[in-house]
Amino acid sequence: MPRPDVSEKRKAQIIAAAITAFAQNGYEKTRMEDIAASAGLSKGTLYWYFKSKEEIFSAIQARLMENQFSWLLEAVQAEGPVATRLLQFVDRFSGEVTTLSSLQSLFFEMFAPVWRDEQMRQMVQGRFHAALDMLAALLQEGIAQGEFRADIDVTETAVALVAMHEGLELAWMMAPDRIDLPAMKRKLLSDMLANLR
Amino acid sequence: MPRPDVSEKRKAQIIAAAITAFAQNGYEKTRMEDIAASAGLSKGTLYWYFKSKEEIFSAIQARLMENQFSWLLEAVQAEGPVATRLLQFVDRFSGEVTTLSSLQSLFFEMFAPVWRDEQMRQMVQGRFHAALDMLAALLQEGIAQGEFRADIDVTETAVALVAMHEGLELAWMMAPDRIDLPAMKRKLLSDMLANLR
Amino acid sequence: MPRPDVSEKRKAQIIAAAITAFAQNGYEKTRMEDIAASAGLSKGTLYWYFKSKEEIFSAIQARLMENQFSWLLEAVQAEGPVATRLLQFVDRFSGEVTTLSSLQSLFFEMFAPVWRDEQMRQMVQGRFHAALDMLAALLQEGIAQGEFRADIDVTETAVALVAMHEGLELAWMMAPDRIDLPAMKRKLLSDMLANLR
Amino acid sequence: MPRPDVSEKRKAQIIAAAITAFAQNGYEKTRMEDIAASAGLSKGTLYWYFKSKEEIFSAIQARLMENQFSWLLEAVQAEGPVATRLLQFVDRFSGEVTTLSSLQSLFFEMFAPVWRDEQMRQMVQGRFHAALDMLAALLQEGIAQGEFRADIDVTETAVALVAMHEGLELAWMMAPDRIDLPAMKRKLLSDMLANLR
DNA sequence: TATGAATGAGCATTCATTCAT
DNA sequence: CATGAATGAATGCTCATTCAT
Repeated sequence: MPRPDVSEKRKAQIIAAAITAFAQNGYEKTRMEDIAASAGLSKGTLYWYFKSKEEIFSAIQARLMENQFSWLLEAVQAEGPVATRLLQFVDRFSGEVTTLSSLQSLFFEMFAPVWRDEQMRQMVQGRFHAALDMLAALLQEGIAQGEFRADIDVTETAVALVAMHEGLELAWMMAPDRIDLPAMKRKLLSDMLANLR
Repeated sequence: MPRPDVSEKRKAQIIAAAITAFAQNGYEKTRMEDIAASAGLSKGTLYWYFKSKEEIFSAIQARLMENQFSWLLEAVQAEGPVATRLLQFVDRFSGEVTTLSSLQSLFFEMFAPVWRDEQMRQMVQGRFHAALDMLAALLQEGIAQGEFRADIDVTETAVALVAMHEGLELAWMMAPDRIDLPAMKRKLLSDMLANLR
Repeated sequence: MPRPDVSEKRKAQIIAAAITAFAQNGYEKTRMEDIAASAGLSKGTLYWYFKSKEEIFSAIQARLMENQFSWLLEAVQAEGPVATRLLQFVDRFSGEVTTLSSLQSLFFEMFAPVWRDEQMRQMVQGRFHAALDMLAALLQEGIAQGEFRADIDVTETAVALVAMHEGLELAWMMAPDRIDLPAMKRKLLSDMLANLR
Repeated sequence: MPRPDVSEKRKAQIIAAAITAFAQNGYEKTRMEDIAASAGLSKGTLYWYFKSKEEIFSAIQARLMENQFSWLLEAVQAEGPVATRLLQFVDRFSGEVTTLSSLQSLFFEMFAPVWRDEQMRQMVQGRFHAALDMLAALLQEGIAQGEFRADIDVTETAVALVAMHEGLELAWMMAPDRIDLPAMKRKLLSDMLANLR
């Protein structure tokens, strides 16, 4: 009698534990032992589901990116005014990611190694390009629908929107008690979008 | 006959070597041996001038921040239209920091530990607050001089300017071949400043 | 099927190896590598069972003291004339400790650190006090049984007996080929006990 | 003009500093730097007067032994009853060595390495043999003078006296607040000498 | 599947010693 | 004589990974 496959459950369990652990102490300082303890499993079991510490790390990266990417995709595929859809994406991002303050430190942790590994960099940069392209297409759609002026440079605007979005996240980390992130994001991005009309 | 004090020279020599080494392989992967070799010194000598690997790291952090802060200070203390002075700061930043591509990977490296050490975080956040305040004061000066509209929220605008500035740096790392950083920074920040008139 | 617990076996194995190694080269000159090799284990395994080199050292100390203390306890709890029981303790000590010539050099090694660490000193001195008390009680028992004169100072006598015992060990280390330790101990302590009658 | 030779002064200065340092932290834990600082000199200067750390250690050993040996010699060469002279030696030893409580820990420190270095051991054991011989001769003199019984075994008695002497030192270290060392030494050794009459 | 004992490469740090000044 | 910067060998300890059970 085949036992029920706990594979996916276990992997999720490990990844959740690893996120907590990495966020707390950083990738290097986190020991497999810590992850195992946090997951309520043994070290050996970790190796049954993941080949190495790095593979766990990669899995986390992938999962986080997947999320953000799918949110953007939803915005693209939704109906209604482009500006509204963009602001919905932004709100969702604020709601699900930023709140998880444990993820802040992971943000830096995540990208440090990326910049040294060519393969990882390719992947991340590829994703970013795709996101920029989707954003530009969305803006183009706005122009086509008469929502935005026709003379705007969609690529440049896409970069500007992303930059403000990411930059606010960064600024908020630096001064969390001085910046109301969701509100300010909404405000500043709304202003930018308003300037496109 | 007292020998000339090589203390400062050696410290600078070590810090330079450490920047190179850390940027190449990250803090954790870099061995004291590597730094020593890169500095043309022996491991022991590193410890003559710095108490530990971490102290070298902190010295780098301090030095880099010092630079950025002093650039902002120059902009504040300079003469002429506020907008011009701000753009000069931005150009200078672009010119001296971004070019050092070795520093990109260090950027993430630098901030990851900050978010875990309360003392470090306090310090960095303190700096950031100070920078925001200086920027807000500068904008206020612009208002007083009739350069900007009187109804702008200087604090919010300061945050927006910083966010765009940092966000563009980040976006550029993600897509260096798609973004002409100095040009785009100039363009977007000019636009933002223009909106203040 | 739970594997048999090898914990105690391993610890004993490590302690035995450490005694050999420490006795040969002293605490400081002995590397964990040496102990590991001598135990037929890897360095890592040493750390699985002991937290540090010093903990291994402490375990040895504790074990040796435990032995001596239990021998004395046996003498106290035994039946028969007090003098006989004391001489039996002495013989046993001679038989089991002195023979282990490897322990001689450890003797000094053992006590040097004790005199610098307040906690260790407290512990060792506590043990010594307890031993003196047991000895004094034993002598008192001898008086009660009419074996010894009633006017002897049991505390002072206990100190004298211990001093002669330890002093002979020391003298023997200094001139092993000139002193037949077991014989001389027996002779001199017998004389001392005889003087108590 | 030749400067006055400070050689001996410096050596004494260094040895004094080293005794303090070694007694405090033990031979291994004491760094040349510590000795230098304690002597108010620089590390380099230490090496001008001593070839190595070990040579400083040996110099201390030699000096301490020299003292004890010369005290015994004085007792041998003095006039008057043997018992009196012996007790004088004992008092002197108590007065000058024991009081220096800093030397207690050095006692163990001193002998630990001795037992591993064949040459050192030969030297120390040779000294001890010589001391035993001198003591035996002294006892013989006592017999010749009719002070002691003629049937005593002078060698055995010499060993016994030394053992009690050293043993009391040891016991005192173990229970300093329970043993009045000078008094007890005097008392117990007087008793032993009395038994020789 | 799950465990945890065992391994050993890897690394920060210390410190005796040297030697140019 | 005296200094202290420079050296580099030496070593305790950590931790990712393996594998017998």
